Amino acid sequence: MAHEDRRLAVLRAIVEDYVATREPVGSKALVERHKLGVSPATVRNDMAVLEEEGLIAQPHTSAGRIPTDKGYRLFVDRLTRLKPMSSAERRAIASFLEGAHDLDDVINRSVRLLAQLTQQVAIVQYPTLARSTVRHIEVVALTPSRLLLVLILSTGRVEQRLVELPVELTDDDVADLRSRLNRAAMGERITDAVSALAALPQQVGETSTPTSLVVASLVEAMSNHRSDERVVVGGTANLARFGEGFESAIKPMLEALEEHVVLLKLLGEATSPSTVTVRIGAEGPYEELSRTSVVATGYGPFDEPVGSLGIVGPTRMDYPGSMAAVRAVARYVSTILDESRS
Amino acid sequence: MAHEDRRLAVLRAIVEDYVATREPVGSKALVERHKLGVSPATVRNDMAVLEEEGLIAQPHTSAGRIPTDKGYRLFVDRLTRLKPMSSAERRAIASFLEGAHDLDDVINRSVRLLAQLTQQVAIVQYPTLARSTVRHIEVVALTPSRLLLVLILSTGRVEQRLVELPVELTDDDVADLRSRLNRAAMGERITDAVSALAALPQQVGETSTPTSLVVASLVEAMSNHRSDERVVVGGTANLARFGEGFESAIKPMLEALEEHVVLLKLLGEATSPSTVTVRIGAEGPYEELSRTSVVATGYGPFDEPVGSLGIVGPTRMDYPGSMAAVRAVARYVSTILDESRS
DNA sequence: ATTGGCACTCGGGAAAGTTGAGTGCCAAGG
DNA sequence: CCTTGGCACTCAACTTTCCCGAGTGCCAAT
Repeated sequence: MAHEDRRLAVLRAIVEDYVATREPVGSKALVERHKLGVSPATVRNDMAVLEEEGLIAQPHTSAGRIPTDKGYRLFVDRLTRLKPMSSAERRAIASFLEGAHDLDDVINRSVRLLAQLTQQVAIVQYPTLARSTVRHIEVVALTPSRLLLVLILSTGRVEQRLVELPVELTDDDVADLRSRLNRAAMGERITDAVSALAALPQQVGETSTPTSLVVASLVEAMSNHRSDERVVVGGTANLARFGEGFESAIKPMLEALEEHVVLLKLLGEATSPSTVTVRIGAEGPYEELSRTSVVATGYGPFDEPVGSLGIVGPTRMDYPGSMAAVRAVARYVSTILDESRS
Repeated sequence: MAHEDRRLAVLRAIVEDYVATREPVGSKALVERHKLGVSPATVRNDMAVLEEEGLIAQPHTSAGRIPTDKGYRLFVDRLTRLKPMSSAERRAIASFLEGAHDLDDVINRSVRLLAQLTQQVAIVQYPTLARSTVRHIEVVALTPSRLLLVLILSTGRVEQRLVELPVELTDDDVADLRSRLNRAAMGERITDAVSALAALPQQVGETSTPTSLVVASLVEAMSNHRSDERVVVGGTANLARFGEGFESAIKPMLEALEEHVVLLKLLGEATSPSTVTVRIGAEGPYEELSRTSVVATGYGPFDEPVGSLGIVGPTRMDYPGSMAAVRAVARYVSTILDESRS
C-alpha cells in the first residue's frame, strides 16, 4: 500500500527529528522539516496508526510523539541505509590507527577513536584467548625455585604467571622445560595446546612434580577467564553530554561500565564481524539499562572473530551514524591486527 | 587565647556538619549538634571573624556558612586527627588485597578497594619504570627477521616491543643476543641498564645493525613515557552520587579521568609514602577542577617510592576518612609489592 | 566577652495564572 | 476511501506573585 510506505516515512522522520532535537515531535513541525507532500492532519492520522502499532508514544496528552523501543527497532531494521563514512573520516581513522604498534596501543586508540566518532561511550574487548594460537612460551628462572612463565599469543597478547616450585631447577632444567613446552604447544590453538600440554608429563615420564606444576599454571593462564574479560572503556565524558533528563540513567551506566562482566555480556551478542548488532533499550537483560542501546560488532578475520567492540548510549541515539562508525572501526582494527599477525 | 581555640572548634564543627549534611550550617544548628557550651549569638560573632579571615563564606546573605578552600586547608592541616581504620576494615583490606597474585591484580583490586572505602573516585598509578630493576630480557624470534622483545622488571611489569630487522637471524644469533643483553642489563636499574645497553654494540664490535636496532627498541621501551603514564581509575559510579548541584563539575571530572596525563600530574605531587598529600579545590593547576580535591600518597618502600595512589572528589569531602583510607591502602600495597619482590 | 532580643534579608517553595504546541474529531472536498 | 482545513480541548511548562522561616547583624544588658 502507498499508505504503508508513507507511514514508515513518517516514522523515520519522527525518529530522525527526535534524535536531532531531543524533543517530542509534532505533526506540524514534521511537515515543515520534511517534504512529505501532505498536510499535518494527514500526518496526524498516520501517527494515530503508528501509535496503535506501538511504534511511537506521547509522553503526555498534549505533546508530540517520540519513538518507542519498538519504533527504533523497526527503524534500524528496515529504515536505515548505512551512510558510508566520508573519505575524510576514512583517512582520519586510518591515520589514527596506523600510528599504533603494539596491541595495547591498537586497543586504546580504537576506543578513543570510536568514542570520538560517535560521541558516545565506546567499549573494545581485547582479543579472546580462545581463538588465538600459541606463539612462544618463555620460562624465566627468577630464583632457582621460582619461575616466571610468559605466554605469547598470536594476537600479540602476553600473559604472565608466577610458579613456585618445591624443588630447585638448574639452568639446564629450565632450558629443557622451555623447549619441551614450546615443542608441545607452539603454533597450536589454545584449546589444542591445553590438551597437548596436559599430555606432557606422562609422555616424558619424569618425576612429574615441576613439569605438572608448570603445566597446570600455563593451562590456568590459557583458560583464564579474567583475561578473556578484558575490555577497555573510553569516552565516558560523553555521558555528561547526554544530560538533560538523562541523569537518572547515568548512575547505572557508570556502574555497568565498571562491571566488565556486564560489558562483555553486552558485547557478547555481537561476535560476527560481518554484521552490526543493535540492542535497543529493554531488549537487553539489564533492567537498569532499559534506556540505553548498544551498537556492537565483532572484529578479526571474518571467519574467525577474535573480539568485539561497540558503543553504548541512550536509546535516543544516531543509529545510522553509530553503526557506520562501529563497522568502520571494526574493519580497520581487523586489518591492523591481520597485518601485525603476518 | 581561649577565643582562638573556640573559633577553631567552630570551624571544625562547620566543616564536619557541612560535609555531613551538604547544607550551609547556621549558628543555631551548630550549638545544637555540638556541645560548644556557648550561645548561638557567640557563635555568630566567631563566625563573623572566621569569615573575615576568609575561612568560611555565605552562599547568600540569609544563609548559613560553608567552608572556603582556605577553611578546608586549615581544617586538614591543623584540625584533622587521622582516625585509624577499624580492625574490621583492616582485615577487609588485607583479605581483599591478599587474593591478588600478579601485578595487574594488585593494582585493580587496589582501585576498587579504595573507591569502595572512600566512596570516591580512586586512582592508582602503576609502578614507575624508573625505579625498578631489570629482571630478564627475553628475545623471541617470531620470524627470522622479526623479533619480539619482552622486558621483565622487578616490580612484575612486563613490557613488549616488536622489532623488524633488515637481516635474518639464526636461532644461535638470537640466543647470543639474548645472553648478551641479559648480561649487560640484568639486575640493573632502568637508568643504568640503558647506559649499559648503549655501550653494547661497540663493545662487541660486530656489524652493529641488528644489535643496535634491538638496543634502541629496548631503550625506547625502558624510557617509554606512555608506560609510565599508566594509571587505573575506579569508582567512577561514585561521581553520580555527588550529584545535587554538582552536575556542572561532573563533566570536567570525567574528562580529566580520561586524560591520564592530567591524573598523573594530580598524583605526581604526592610521591612520598610517609605523607598523605591533600590538594584542595583551586590550589591545583586545573581551572575546571576548582571544585574538586585530591587526596594522594606514594607507595612502595619508603626510601624509594615506586608509584602513587589516591582519590579525587568534591572539595566537600570527608578528609579524615579519605586520608586514612588512602594511607591504609598505600601501606598494604607497599607490603604486597615488597613480598612479591622478595 | 557573652547573651537575649529584634528588625531585616532573601532564597526557595506553594499557589495561581498564562501561554501555546499539539491533539482528536468532524465535515467537506477530491 | 483518503485527504484536508477548521475548531474546540488539553495540559506541560513557564511566569508571576506571595509567603515563610532560617539565618543574619547589631545593640543593649549582664
